Amino acid sequence: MARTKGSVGATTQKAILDAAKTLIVKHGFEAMTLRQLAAEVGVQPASVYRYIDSKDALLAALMSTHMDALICAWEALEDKGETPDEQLEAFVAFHIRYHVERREDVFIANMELRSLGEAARADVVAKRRAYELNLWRILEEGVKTGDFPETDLEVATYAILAMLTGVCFWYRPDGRLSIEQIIAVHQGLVMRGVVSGALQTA
Amino acid sequence: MARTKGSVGATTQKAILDAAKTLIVKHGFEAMTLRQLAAEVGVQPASVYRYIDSKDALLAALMSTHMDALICAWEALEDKGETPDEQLEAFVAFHIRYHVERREDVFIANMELRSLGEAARADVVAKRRAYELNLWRILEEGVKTGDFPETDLEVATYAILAMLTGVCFWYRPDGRLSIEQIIAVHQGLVMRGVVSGALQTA
DNA sequence: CTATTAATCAAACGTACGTTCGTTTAATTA
DNA sequence: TAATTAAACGAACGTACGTTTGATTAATAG
Repeated sequence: MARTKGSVGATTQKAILDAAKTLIVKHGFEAMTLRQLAAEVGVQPASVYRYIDSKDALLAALMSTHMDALICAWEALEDKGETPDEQLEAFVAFHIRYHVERREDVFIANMELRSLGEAARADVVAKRRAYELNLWRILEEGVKTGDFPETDLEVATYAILAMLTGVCFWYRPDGRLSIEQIIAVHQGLVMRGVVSGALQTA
Repeated sequence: MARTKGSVGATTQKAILDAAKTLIVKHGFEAMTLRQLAAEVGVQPASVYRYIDSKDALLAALMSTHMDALICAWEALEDKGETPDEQLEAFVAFHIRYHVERREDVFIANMELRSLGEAARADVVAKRRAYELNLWRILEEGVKTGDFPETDLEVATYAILAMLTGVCFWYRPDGRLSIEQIIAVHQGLVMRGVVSGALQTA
């Protein structure tokens, strides 16, 4: 056999990327085999090489594409708010909404930095840093204007991001709360804090 | 060759578990090979089977042991605080301090649930739930006494845990801040919130 | 309706996998 | 010192790995 009836390159390409994400989440990148991937797509192992240069390049493409899309999605967001308060609320909503719909990409981006080559890793790390800066700058401005209390900006940035991204690890589409409700709870936690009245500094 | 001079079972056992943790973090459990593990310990692959029943059993033992130790460490903590405020501060400090010193175990516990068999997975999930309940109950009491504002207890529990555990992913022993400083910042974020004065509900 | 290009195949390369087996040497006990 | 136990060994099992090669068929263009 050779070329199959109805085969289309773009379709196979997308099927390969989708199957790869699922297999990487389930087994880890190193443990995923191209034979599994080919079987999932319904194709012979050799055929996968029409669409990827190597297993390593596949991972690099997946992660880099994810980071690019994330950064672009934030830039494309229309209402990013005016005041620091509004901006922070907008960021919380955007981050949860975007990540919860792409849990496979988020899982891979968080787990498989270890499997990237040096150049690809540097690329992804730089893009992650660029995205983090969006939140960092919001906090910085809020502290500057006095809207937010003094705190360590780096730690606060990481802490808020970890909290928001964490939703991906327990969210289920058929769960008790809708995404909008989950966003509201997190906005409350970030904006008011868990203990709004306790231990005021000023 | 056979038994080597100076070989002691307990020593080899510990070396195997330590090397396994490092290799799992670096490659993922499925991708870690027993041949790598044996080489790291300085022993033949067959020798590893004096200390483990199978590769799967090794992972189950690592994860279950970690969860047991975590639960026991919290139970053994002397000063858990009296008021909800004190209890929450104590939990934040304990959680960060304990996890930051065991980053390999934390990474494995968060990543490799997927590689556990059904029984072992249920065991670890139950223990994780038991640990989470410690924080959940503190928040519940604080809301009941009016010390904490109303919020969804489940989401708040997960959100705080994600934020605290997240420290493991960027903490470096030679970093800018000490563990005690990092704890203080997180206590501030959890207790006062990022924006203490904004959007007060009551 | 032929020529070309796109999409896939089958087969093979050397290498490595988890695990079992029976053997061999070191340390401990009697 | 002799018997026993603890701790390791080397070799092998069938299976699967990432990747390359050249052939083969389907769709498209002239």
